[in-house]
Amino acid sequence: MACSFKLLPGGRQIISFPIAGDVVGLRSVLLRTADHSFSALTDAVVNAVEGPHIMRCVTEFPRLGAALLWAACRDEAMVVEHLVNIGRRTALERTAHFFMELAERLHLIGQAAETEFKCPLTQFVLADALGLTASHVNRVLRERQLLTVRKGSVTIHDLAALRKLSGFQGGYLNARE
Amino acid sequence: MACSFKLLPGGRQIISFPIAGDVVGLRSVLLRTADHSFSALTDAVVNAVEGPHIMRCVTEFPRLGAALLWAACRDEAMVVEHLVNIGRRTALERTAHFFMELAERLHLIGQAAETEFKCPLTQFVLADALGLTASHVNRVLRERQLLTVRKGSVTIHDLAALRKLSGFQGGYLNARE
DNA sequence: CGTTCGTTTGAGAAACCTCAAGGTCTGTGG
DNA sequence: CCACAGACCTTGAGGTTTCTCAAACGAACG
Repeated sequence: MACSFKLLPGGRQIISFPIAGDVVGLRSVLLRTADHSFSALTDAVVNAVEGPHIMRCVTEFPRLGAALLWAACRDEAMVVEHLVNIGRRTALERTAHFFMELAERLHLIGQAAETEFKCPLTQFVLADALGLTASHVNRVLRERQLLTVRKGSVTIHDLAALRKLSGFQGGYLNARE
Repeated sequence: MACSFKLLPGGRQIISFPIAGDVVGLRSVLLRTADHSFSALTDAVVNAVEGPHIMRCVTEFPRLGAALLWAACRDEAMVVEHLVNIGRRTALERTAHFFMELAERLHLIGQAAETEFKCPLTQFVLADALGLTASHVNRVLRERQLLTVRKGSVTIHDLAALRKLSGFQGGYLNARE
């Protein structure tokens, strides 16, 4: 597990949390910019692909291009959801939605049970992702005890409440084909 | 000019403002979801392309696929910037950044002068985009008189101040090649 | 000339932040 | 085994930003 983020004078904003199997940094290659950074949260195996190499793949192997295009769209959909989350949801709903999405994504790659999964998030990292401060994340997490983040794993105590609170619609995550 | 948005119980969040030449709805086609909506802000000419048609284009005309991939990445970069904007900037910086980006985009398609351009944004629309309320947008706009939004056009009064305030880095917008 | 849409302004409330202190856990070196 | 340091969590008090609700105002339009 890793995270991608942008650094600003006022702090950093975490954009996304790439997990096993995710494509990372495609934007930087195609746009030839380096306006964001990555940081690993666990040990990670990264498979590097050269920039020009990618472009050749896309033009020579169209189906690979289509797959990349699909991956890019899925990525964008996640960022959009993240945007909506920060823009229009309260701290509580926001946190709930974040964990619903993360749980679903980890579940899709077989790394999460229904109500529990491993992930090394601290409240500081959560704050940077959710556009909040660590103290406030803390208060939100304890206010209702919907879930616990401890020792590198998350336990959901009331899945139904969490789902209702977050308004989570995970349609954008699946490769339905 | 148009806008894409998501509807939530607590209001709507505007995701982006497509302008002339932009590809729109690619995500919906590839992901087979319809989790957001579009709304035109001016008269608009829209060129419809069937979903399956697109997939054929990508696989049969690889260079077209590459172009679409590039467009998707640029789109994502804009959403990311929007996310950072809402997550980590104050209302004032946020507003400044929004207008810097919009001006730059319109400039790239020849529809904006240095300090003035046409666009039909109301304070309600701005609020929905910036994750604020209309009243607050109003107060922010008048607090310092950095720019005026009136009768369908925007006039920037102090470009230098606006640029400094926003921390705008437009590298992700250009097709540098 | 009234209606509608958008802007402007105010007062009070809520959400969230800042700063600061103390607590708990875990690994590490003695 | 113990003491300690570092990372993280928890809690409090007070402040700021932003929201909510409400009302008045102006301009475009039929």
